[in-house]
Amino acid sequence: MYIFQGEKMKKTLDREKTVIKCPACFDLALCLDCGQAFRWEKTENGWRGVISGREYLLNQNGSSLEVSGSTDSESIHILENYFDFDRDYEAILDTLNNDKYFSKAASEYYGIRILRQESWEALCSFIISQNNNIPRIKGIISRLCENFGENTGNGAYSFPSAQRLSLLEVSDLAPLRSGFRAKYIIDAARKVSFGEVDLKKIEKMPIEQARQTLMSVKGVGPKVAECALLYGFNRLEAFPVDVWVKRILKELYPKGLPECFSGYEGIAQQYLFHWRRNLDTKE
DNA sequence: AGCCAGGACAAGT
DNA sequence: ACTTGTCATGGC
Repeated sequence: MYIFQGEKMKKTLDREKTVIKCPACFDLALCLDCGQAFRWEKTENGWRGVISGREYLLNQNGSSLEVSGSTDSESIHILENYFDFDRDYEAILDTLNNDKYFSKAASEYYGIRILRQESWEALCSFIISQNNNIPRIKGIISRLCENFGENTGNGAYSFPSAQRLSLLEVSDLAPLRSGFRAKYIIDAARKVSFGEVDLKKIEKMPIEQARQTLMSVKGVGPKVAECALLYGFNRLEAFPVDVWVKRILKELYPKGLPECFSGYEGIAQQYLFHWRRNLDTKE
């Protein structure tokens, strides 16, 4: 987790505060803590995190999003894009709600949006996620950033670039305690850094070709590729199937997904994932 | 203490 | 084309 430097940092983050108007269907805490991003930390002053090397401290107050830390216009633009504020989730949920199970999940967890995370961070994070649990995933990623990211100046760290990680050896990642995943992280960093896997090109590829390209990375199978596409490339039709979603499919949709999910399977997946996971685990 | 985790891979059918 | 054992680590 982040290391804070007391009052000095607090003043830096509080110096300027900007308020953004939120769209309908936006719950900050749910967005940041529903299993799609692993790096946001809830503190007594709000949700703290880093996007594109910029540090943010966020608080939601009804339809207002209070932002401190990075508050220049470019940083605000980055934040609005991160939350995909321009997308009309009300309209999408109207359609998805035709399914009764989704409707139930959305009634309990209204306000989840699919974040537009940076593609490299999403890919790398979900490589780490495989056969792993969320608390430990967060710890490994936190150590990855502390060891190889850049300090924002306040004790928070950026997500290390593929270029930076490509220069390391597997043994350099020992402090992460990521187990067998270390070699996958290095392979991904090298393929991305050397352009063998071109993330910019993947953005424009047909989804099936994008899947195949991502899976050319060691340690990236169907599930991790699907997560990268959904969370890192905003492919809302991507549908990651983990053990929880597998249970959902078996218990609720033995004959397949309903037609009303078409095009937004990933959003449906996120609501159902979070809902199903919280039936067994209490936060 | 033992099972499980936002899986992938290789080896074996 | 399907099944099974293995892989590190640690949360619960």
